Amino acid sequence: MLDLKYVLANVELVKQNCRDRHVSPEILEEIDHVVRLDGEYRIVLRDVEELRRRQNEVAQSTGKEKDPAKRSELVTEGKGLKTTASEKEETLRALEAELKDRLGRVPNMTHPDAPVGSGDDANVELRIVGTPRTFSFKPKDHLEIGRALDLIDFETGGKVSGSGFYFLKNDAVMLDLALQQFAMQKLARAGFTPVITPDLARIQILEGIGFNPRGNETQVYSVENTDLCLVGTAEITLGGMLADTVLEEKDLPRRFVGLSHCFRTEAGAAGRASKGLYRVHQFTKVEMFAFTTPEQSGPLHLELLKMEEEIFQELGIPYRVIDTCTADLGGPAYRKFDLEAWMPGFFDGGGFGEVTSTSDCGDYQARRLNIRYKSEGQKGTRFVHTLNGTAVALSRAIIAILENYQREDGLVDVPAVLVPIMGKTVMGAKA
RNA sequence: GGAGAGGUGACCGAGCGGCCGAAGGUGCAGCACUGGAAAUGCUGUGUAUAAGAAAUUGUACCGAGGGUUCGAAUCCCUCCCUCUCCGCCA
Repeated sequence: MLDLKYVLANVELVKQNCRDRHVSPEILEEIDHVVRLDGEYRIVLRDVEELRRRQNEVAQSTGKEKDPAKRSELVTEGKGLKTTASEKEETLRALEAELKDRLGRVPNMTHPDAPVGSGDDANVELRIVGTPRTFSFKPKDHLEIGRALDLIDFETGGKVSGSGFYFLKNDAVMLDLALQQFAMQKLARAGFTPVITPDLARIQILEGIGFNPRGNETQVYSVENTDLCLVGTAEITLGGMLADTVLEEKDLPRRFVGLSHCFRTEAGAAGRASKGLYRVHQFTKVEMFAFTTPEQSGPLHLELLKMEEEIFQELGIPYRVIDTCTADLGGPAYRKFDLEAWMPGFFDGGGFGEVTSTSDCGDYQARRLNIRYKSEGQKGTRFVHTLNGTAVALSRAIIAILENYQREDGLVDVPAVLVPIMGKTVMGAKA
C-alpha cells in the first residue's frame, strides 16, 4: 500500500507510474476515487471527532453533577449525541474501508532506473554469466529425462491430485533435498537466520504482502470455512512474521532464509510456457527475506541478487540477469531482478527460463503489515523496507540441473557442490 | 476434543463503571552527588492521527469484534491467542 499522503500530493506522478506499469485502466480511476474519498473522509472525521469530544465532555460532567435535574439534562444530551455519533461513525467506517481498498489496488512506485515498458523487449539484460554447454548429442528436456530415469511422475500426480501436480522419485528426491541443504547452509553462513515457515497463512497477511486471495483471478488456494490460504511463497510467512511489530534500528537489517512449500493455482496461465515442472501447482522453495531501513534497502537488494547469482554459479549453470521492466513488476515491487537459467530443453535448442527473482518492495508491504522501526534518540517510528529473493525454487532448479547435466548415456551428473550432500556423482543409475 | 485460568505500556504488575492513557516497580534517558564509578536522589520516558511555528490541545488505542450505559480497561456476548489438567494422536 502506498502512503496516502504521498498519493494525494503526487496524483499525476502516481498515475504516470501506473501507465508505465501497464496496469488496467480501472486502477487510474481508483486514484481519483482515493482523492475524492479522502476529502469526504476528512469532513466526516472532523464531525465525528467533535461529536466524540462533546460526548466525553458530557459524560465527565454527568459523573460530577450532583443536582438531579441538571444531571438528567446532561444524560438526555448524551443520549442524543450517541445516536448522531454512531450514524456518522458508520459513514466514516465505510469511507475508510473503501479508501483503503482502493488505495491497496494501486501498485508501488518504481525505481528510477527500472526500464520503462512492457514485454521481453523492454526487459534489460544486465549480463550473461557462463556459457551454455554444447552437446555432442541431441539433449533431452527434463520431461524425457525424468520419465526415462523414473525421477518425475506427472501421470500419477494427475491421478492423485490433478493436473499440475507430480511425484518426485528416486534421485530427484535426493536432488531436491540436497538443493535445500545447499541453499540453507550457504545462506545461514552468510548471516541469514534459517526458518521453516507454516505453509498456510491468514488472508490478512496475504493481503499485506500484496496478494489478492479473493476474486476469481486469484493465484491462491483458500481453505474453505477458514481465513487461511496455502502460501504461494515463504515471502508471505516471512514478511508476516514481524507484522505489527516495532523494531530497533540497531537490529536492522534482519535477514532470513525460509523454507516452505508453495502452492499456486496458476489461474489464467494455461498456454504459457508450462511444460513439465516449469509451471506447477506445488513446489518447494528456499526464500530470502530482509527487513531494512530505507537507506539499507538498495544495497541489500544487490546483496540478495549476488546470493542468487552465487548459487547458480556454484551449481555451474549458465544464467543471465534481467532488470525487470515496469510492466512486469508485481504490484508491491519497487524494483526487480530476475535470474534466467539456461535450459537446454526449453523450446527447441534451449532457452533462458526464469529461476529466481529478487524484489525491493520499499515500504509498500511494511505499511499494510505495520512493521516499523525506531531509532535511538529519535521520536516516532518509520516503516521498514522489505526485500525478498528466491534462493532456490526447487522445481525450476531441478529442470536446469537435469537438462544441463545430462549425459549421452541418459544419466545425469551431480553438480560438484551437491556431491557431498547427495553422496553420489551420478543420478539415475539403477541400484 | 473436554475442564479450568488468563490476555493491560519495552518488560513485570495494579486497576471500585465516571477523577484511567492507565498506580507501583524494572528497564531506559537526562540531571544531581563522585576524582571516576557503584549506590542514592530528582526529572522524564507509548503509538497513530488532526490543528498549531511551537508550547500545547482534540480524537483513537488496555487481545479482536460486537453489545449494555449519559459514561467501559472495568459489565454482557462472539471470536482469537496463551497457560494448566484430562483425553486423543504423528
